[in-house]
Amino acid sequence: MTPDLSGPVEIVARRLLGHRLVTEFEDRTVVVIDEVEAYGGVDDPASHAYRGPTTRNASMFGAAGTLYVYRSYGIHWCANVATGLAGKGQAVLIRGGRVVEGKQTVVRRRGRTDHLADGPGKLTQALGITGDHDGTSVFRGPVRLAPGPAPDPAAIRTTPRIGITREVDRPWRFVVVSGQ
DNA sequence: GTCGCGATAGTCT
DNA sequence: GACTATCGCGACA
Repeated sequence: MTPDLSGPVEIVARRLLGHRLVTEFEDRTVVVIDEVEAYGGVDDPASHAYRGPTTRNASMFGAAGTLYVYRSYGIHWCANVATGLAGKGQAVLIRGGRVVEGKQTVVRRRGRTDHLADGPGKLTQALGITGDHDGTSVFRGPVRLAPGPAPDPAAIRTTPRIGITREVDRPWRFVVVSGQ
């Protein structure tokens, strides 16, 4: 079973909620995705792909399922999954999730026992994702995307994207408000 | 719980 | 030379 990454990027983003992101480096670590954002191509001023392909964003223009990892604020890594047709530059930013396997390993990587993966930089650290994994396939590579139970649609909130300065009103952030 | 702020370095103008 | 698709901490409440 492979994830379905076809269709408009904002639809794919919402669909990825409940999917799992898996790495198996020192230990198997698994996160259930509960926060994502959609980024478009040359028609989305907030997207890294807006000005066309560059060395950094090349993976965004890859085939659906290509992992795009970039450094944020010079410090953190952020992970995206390219969607749609190659050349479009569309991708879904994986912003957050909850750890369901390998928690002990994640705690060691994060250096703390709370807030393990509730942010894009924290999530990559939790799973051990770095720029080395940029351009790999989430179907066959070291960082895997696997389908999981879809969340209750009533628990999904749609909001504007976080931390951007352009196109700030486009409602392309999707969050699962689980439990609380 | 919220708010403000500094760190930090690659990428692009 | 400016600008980030962020985080953790400390100060308050």
